[in-house]
Amino acid sequence: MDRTEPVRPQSDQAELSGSASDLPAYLKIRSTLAAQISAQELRPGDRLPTERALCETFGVARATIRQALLHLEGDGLIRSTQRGKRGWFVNPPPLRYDPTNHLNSSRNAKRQGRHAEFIILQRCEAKADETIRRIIRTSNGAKLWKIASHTVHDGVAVCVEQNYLLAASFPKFLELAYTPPLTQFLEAHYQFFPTQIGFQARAARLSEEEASILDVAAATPCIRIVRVKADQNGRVVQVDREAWVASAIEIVTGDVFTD
Amino acid sequence: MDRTEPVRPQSDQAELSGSASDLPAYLKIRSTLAAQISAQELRPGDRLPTERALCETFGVARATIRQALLHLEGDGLIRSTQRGKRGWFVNPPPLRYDPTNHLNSSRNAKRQGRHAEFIILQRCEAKADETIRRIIRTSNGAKLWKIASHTVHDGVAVCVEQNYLLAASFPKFLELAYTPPLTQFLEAHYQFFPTQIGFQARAARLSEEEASILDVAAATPCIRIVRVKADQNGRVVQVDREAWVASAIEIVTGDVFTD
DNA sequence: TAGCAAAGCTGGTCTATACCAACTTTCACC
DNA sequence: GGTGAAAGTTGGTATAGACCAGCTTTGCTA
Repeated sequence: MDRTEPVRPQSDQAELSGSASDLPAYLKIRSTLAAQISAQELRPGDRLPTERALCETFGVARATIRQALLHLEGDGLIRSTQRGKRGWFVNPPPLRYDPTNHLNSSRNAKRQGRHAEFIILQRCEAKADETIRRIIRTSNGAKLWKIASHTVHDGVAVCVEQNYLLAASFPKFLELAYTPPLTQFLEAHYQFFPTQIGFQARAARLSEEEASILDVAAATPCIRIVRVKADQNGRVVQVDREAWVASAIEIVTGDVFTD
Repeated sequence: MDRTEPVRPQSDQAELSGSASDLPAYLKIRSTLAAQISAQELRPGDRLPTERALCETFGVARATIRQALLHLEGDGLIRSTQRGKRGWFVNPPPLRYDPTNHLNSSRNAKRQGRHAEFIILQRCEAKADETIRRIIRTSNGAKLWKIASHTVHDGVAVCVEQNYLLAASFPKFLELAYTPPLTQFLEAHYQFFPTQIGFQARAARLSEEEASILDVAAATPCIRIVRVKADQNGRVVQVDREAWVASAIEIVTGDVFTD
């Protein structure tokens, strides 16, 4: 994919002069590590040397190493765990995510050779907040069901999610024994075959709470996605709010990129 | 003014306990500044106080202030200029970008009240690199036209772009007097009404060169977009590669978000 | 007054050091 | 052996200081 950065001379753009020698140290270190990753010397799941070890290797202060590592994190190449204090790890390539054809995350992950797992954190009644209310276009008091969950791919948490359902359209939802994924569950119990009528994605950062759930550093880059689904009558009855670790997905439509 | 109030409680997520008091300083500073921006005390285009001034305001070291500012940059709320050394500025809200219905950037910007300008950097013949070749599915030697340009919204550069055209489908392209936007030009001269058959977006960082063109700090977060267009026969004849400053756009389909 | 050099300011980079919490390893003791 | 406390390691946070290039402002000179 894109993970073949500076490394070879880019004959692409108008060759700019000085090349690498006049770059700041942290960008050179970033390039070096990025090259090692793209050359598979460091593979997905591998742990990088400790920051203090990298200081010695590159002969710079720790702040400089951290600057390089934080850039690599933003590049989506590595991630650090928070709770374990265990180190920096190489990311797998991102999951392809098709906004126009994305009604079932589970199948999507499986098709790309990932093992997806869903963990339910909460299932309750909830009031719509400002954002949700504007989308569902409902009165203040409308009753909603809320499902809070997160997604684990191959043992790594990659997404926290809240699903909101218009309670009137899914009677007695809380009384049913629920098993994810949600799409299948709604199909089976309510014969609900939704149409996705809205999709939004933007780059942001994880909140404290989200970061702690996903076990990554606070404010890790993420992609926030909102999906809006309507029933057969065109009524908005479901809104999903997802926060993906930015490095974990790429947004793709069409099949020209799938090789 | 020194009103560093506890901001307002975020009713958005499930209120978590400890609130703000145990957060690291840089995250509290980030919240404070973010609140000032969302309260319009700092408006789009405004310049923030200098880093050294913020040090005094918040009583911390410059490294701590910079950590907060870099997070706000990642949040898409502010940007720093590089060449001017002029400071940090508040961003306008992101432009909505519809991947399923995005054949003309210029009209899209105008509809959202932005003034869009296109600056051509280069127009030449080019060979396909690995990525492009795989998409166009053409032999090594296929001749392509390449247009390198960047987009300026309301005086602020937000996107660098390369368009690749299959030369065989657009004869004598370089001999024509070219005026952007490209879509209109191809319509007018070649009766080319493309179908978008592929779209890809992912979070990344700007290269040195891109950052210098866009006049932002090296490795500023960006969203890389690739669009693939086919002619009436389904033949891939155009590939666009765009790098947007991440804070400048959000990806949206459907009209549920437009109010 | 016009021109221009010097001084000052600004963000970008970097060093060296320090402390912390949470984990892992070590190792003596039962 | 098995247990558990102590020591060590790790990334996260923070300070204080330094230098630079490129811009803006100041203020002197002709």
